[in-house]
Amino acid sequence: MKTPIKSQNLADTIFEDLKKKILSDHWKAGDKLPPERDLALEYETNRNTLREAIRKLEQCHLVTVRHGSGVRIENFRKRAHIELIGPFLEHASDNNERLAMLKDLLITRAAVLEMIMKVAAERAEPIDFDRLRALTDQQKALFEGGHQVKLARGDLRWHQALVDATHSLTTRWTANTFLEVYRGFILRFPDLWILHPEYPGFLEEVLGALEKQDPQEAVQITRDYYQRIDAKMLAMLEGLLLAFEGSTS
Amino acid sequence: MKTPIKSQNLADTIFEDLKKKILSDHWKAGDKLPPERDLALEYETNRNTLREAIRKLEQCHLVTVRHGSGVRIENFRKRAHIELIGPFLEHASDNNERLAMLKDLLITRAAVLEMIMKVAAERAEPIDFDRLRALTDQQKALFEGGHQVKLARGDLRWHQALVDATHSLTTRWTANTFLEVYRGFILRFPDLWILHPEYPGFLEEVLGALEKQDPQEAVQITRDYYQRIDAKMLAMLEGLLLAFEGSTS
DNA sequence: CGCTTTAAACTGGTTTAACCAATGTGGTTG
DNA sequence: CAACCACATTGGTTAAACCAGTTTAAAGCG
Repeated sequence: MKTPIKSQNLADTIFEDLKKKILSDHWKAGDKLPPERDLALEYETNRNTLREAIRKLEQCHLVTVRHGSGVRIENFRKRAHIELIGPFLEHASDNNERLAMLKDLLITRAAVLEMIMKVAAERAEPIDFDRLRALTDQQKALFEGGHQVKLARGDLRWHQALVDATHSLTTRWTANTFLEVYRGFILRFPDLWILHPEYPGFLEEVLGALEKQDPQEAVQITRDYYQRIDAKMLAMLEGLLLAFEGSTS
Repeated sequence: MKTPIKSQNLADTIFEDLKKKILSDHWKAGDKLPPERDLALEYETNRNTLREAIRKLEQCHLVTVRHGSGVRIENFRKRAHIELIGPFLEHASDNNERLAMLKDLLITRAAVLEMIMKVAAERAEPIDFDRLRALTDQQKALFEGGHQVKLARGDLRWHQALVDATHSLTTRWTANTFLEVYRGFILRFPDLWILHPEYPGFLEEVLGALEKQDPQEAVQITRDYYQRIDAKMLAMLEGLLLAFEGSTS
């Protein structure tokens, strides 16, 4: 992968690098990281800056720090949390593992989206419909024109509007986690974000169900749509893996 | 809340305290945190240690650090991710907001659990059934004896075994995020973790569906069970809020 | 007067160099 | 052999600078 997007300062750069090394199995679970003093030398910096990086690793359950003992690599395959899905997809060394994660991510995505759709249908207010209507129309127009990048960004906004329509912190925060992975994809591979011909129809249908405040129908439409396109999505993602392959290491 | 469980070192303690202050709206979104030098004085420490705490805040999207400008409080209500649900439930100053989040968390929990149940039914292997069978029997025995604390821990292990049965990193990492919130509850309020009389029957039924490798039935049993008990769970959670109320601030 | 420029103050980023405290190791001792 | 102890290792904390962006306000200019 290239363009880590963030990483301005040294500590962040080191954090990203160590995260990459851990997620790509540069060390085994239980291995000790080199002492802070050595790592600082290795990264040509000082202990304080390096420690800031280690604190971030600790924060996302990638290492465990023990005073007097050292910094140990966590078994992230068991202990990691959902927010590491994106970084792992980016840095994993085993492509089969990556593909499996991607496949299950589609399943999880669909489940969460159905839940959000249901809540949105129950709680959406007129202003939410207006926003979704505007974005739906915009997406349909962009789809005709075939503007991949704008479509991708628009789809992000559409989902954001859907989440806003739930008027729920829980669903918003849950969605944020998944949308970050999604955003990572479309920003890195805007050309590979290929839409199914059913896309505009789906938006229109599901918006209709939302406007009728019919949660059952909204969920059913969503489930049907994603069941139909996930197979194609998966094939596309296998293509994505080649791009990952080419840019990693 | 008491017993933050972790927090050994100063940086962690400061991190937890600042996190609490932010999540309890001690500052508004967009406000500037005091300069590092001032904060260090306030916490009677030095800039380096304090910066480690700030790095952790940055890592979980609670603040944005800009070189030369300062540290700004993020609008976590819009930007936070799922892993902040636990801390927010713990520290939120508005009880209505907390209850709304809790309510939607039940909905989300059920949706994710249904998804996991489906995948587990499709992929579980004999060894997974053995483990679930053993834990189910253990839970049934504990239920008869009314051992609240052991039941709670056993339920955590049961869910962990279920997740393991999916043989999926995606579902495991997703579940870890939710299970951490769950674990926080039962560890803080072991006595309030009240089980519905249907609990043993549910375990038995759903295990039967899993063993038949019948995803549809497993999902249906799960959905029915949680729809039935979520109302009672919500009432219980309102009771929990009193405990939160008493221990917060 | 109002705009631009510029210098100073402010704030985070980085570095250095100690010393404290928990842990682990290996040798000594009973 | 086991218990103990001294030392090396490693993370935790502190202090005091200096560097590098940002902001502010004064100074200068048109």
